[in-house]
Amino acid sequence: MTTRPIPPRRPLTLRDVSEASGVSEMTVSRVLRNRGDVSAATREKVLTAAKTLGYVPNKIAGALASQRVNLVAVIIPSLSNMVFPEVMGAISNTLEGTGLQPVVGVTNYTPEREEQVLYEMLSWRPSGVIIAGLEQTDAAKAMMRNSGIPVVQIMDVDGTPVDNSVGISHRRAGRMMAQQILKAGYQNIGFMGTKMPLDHRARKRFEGFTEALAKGGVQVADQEFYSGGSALAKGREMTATMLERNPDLDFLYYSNDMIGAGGLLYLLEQGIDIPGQIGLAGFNGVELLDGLPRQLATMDACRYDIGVKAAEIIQARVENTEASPVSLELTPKIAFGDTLKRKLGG
Amino acid sequence: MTTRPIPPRRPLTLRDVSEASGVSEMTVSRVLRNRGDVSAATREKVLTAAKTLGYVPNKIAGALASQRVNLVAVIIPSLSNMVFPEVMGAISNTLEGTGLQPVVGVTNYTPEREEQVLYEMLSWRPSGVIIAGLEQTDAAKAMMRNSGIPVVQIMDVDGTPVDNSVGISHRRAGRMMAQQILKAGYQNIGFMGTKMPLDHRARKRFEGFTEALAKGGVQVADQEFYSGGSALAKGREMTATMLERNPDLDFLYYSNDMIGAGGLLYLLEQGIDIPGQIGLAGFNGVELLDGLPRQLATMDACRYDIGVKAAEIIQARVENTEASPVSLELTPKIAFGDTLKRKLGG
DNA sequence: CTGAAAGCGCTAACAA
DNA sequence: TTGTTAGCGCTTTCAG
Repeated sequence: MTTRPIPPRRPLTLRDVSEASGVSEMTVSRVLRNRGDVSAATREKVLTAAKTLGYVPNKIAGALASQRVNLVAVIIPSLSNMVFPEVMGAISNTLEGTGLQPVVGVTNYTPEREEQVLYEMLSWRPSGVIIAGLEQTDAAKAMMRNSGIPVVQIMDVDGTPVDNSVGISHRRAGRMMAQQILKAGYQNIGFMGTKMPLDHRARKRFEGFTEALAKGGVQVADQEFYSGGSALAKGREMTATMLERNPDLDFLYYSNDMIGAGGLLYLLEQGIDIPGQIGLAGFNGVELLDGLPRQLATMDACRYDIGVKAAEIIQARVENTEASPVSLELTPKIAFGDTLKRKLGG
Repeated sequence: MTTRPIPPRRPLTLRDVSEASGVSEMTVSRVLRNRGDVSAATREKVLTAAKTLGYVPNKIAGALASQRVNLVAVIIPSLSNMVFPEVMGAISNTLEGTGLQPVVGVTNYTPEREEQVLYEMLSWRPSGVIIAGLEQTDAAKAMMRNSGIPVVQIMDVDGTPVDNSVGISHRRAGRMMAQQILKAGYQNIGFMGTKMPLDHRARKRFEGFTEALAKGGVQVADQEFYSGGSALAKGREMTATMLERNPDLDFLYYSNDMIGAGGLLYLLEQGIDIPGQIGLAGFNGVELLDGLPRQLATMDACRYDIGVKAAEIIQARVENTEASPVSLELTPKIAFGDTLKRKLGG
């Protein structure tokens, strides 16, 4: 029969392990952290005691005493847009083995919530902050500046970072896509996207897009916005609506791949010739696209690389506080897929 | 011209606010936490000082002193399966306004990682733990039992919980689907799923499924497993492979909706009559399905309700430590969609 | 309504 | 290699 230790009302402390093992608290602490030289015998005693007692160190006390917290705050707008979990994954992988640990905070695309979340996270005194976008409130920016810890603003470079930044230029991304569309000969272009004034990156892409079209003497012929619901379904609906209203459109630019996929499925069902009669493009390069009947033209937002770089910057800055700020612009690549005619020189 | 405070090398403390406002640290603390009675005048002074200095409280010190941490550890296998972010969302929403805050940990479906993550999170002395599944290592279960905090194991009820549990019976879910398939008259059934021995819920669904088929005198005629890559694409590929190998299958059961959707798209392209010639079903009720050409039959896993209930249990237990453990089984509902023939009495 | 003292559980720094 | 001492920045408790 095994003795099952009764769950202690009071969580165990170093002192308990110290008493159980007959070793000083300090030495117990050293063993548990693999710090300093401890004889094999003592180490053994301590480890056994800690394990049988079921001791779990109190990081709160540890952090307070050592003035060190191995956490990196990662602040993103949402978890339901797969883009952000992907960046998180990249950050996690990169941080693995560095002793740093990411902790997520979600803002739901609102500046107030973002400020709160930031405040909340900073109050835990993390080692660094990785935050999506360059558009925080003044108060939030001040908090980041005053925190004394490295900050990386990610996913966007169109603006001035507080400290470090890694991302792509969404304005440029919009321009690039517009140029390819014009080069392919499309002239009658519709746009569909989310009804989210606070999604600055989507806004910048659209701005770059219209700007480059204008340079080619073309204006967006129609546009439509949605919010909530299944993006795939919305893509369908909006596409149907728009084509009904505007049957001679020859290109549809979607602000994300999910609605683009919805549009693609719809048009295929209608027997429309893609990309001959109508061309299509989305944005993001989501994995899902691989399984569609046709490859949707899209643009990779370098999400994985952004996560990796951001984590590397934090790590470097934690190790060397004096290093100077880094601003890194990555370059998105167009994937033509099967829905955008490719012209030579593209 | 505005004076911009130079970022302090040393983070600000209560003492700084105390000195700047000429009020004792204790009273400053009271103001900042809205605790106890403080005169409006003092309150004002403190708030102003704190704001102009840009003071951010140190929760580490606060937590150590008060022995209270308002964090709830949420431990899930992955962020890339949308099921988990959804549960997280439900937990977040429910916890909002209770003073509790969720913190995510991701295990990548491995027990070792799960144990580490749990240990790491418990070392921050959270107020509660919400963890996916009932199958943790013995060490992990011991940690949870000994932690002295409320624990809710979610998403599965086929087994014995450490403390509280909320979820569905995946075994039953598998059985239910099998029964409907048999009732609809299908006899030649193929199964496709992930190659993940550690996804216990998928395993249990499969077990329930085969068991109920067996009761109807039917065996799974063929099966295929995948890992990695785009689930939609894998669903296509596996479906093609399986039908080539086994052309007279009349039903395909997919362990998740994403591969089911891939299969559906493939079969539609092949011009196969669904659900006449071949019936299909997936699992989870993902939002994506709304945008497909046909509604895939599926089963809702009650993810949102599970998150809500789990959060409520934690909250109740934090307020009343003496409450007895709760075990809650929710009942998933079948959505027949367009890919599973519906018979009367179903 | 306000303040002073004590200590949360751990680790840095030093001493033996 | 091990132990002792003195806090880390806050809150609890108790006294004014």
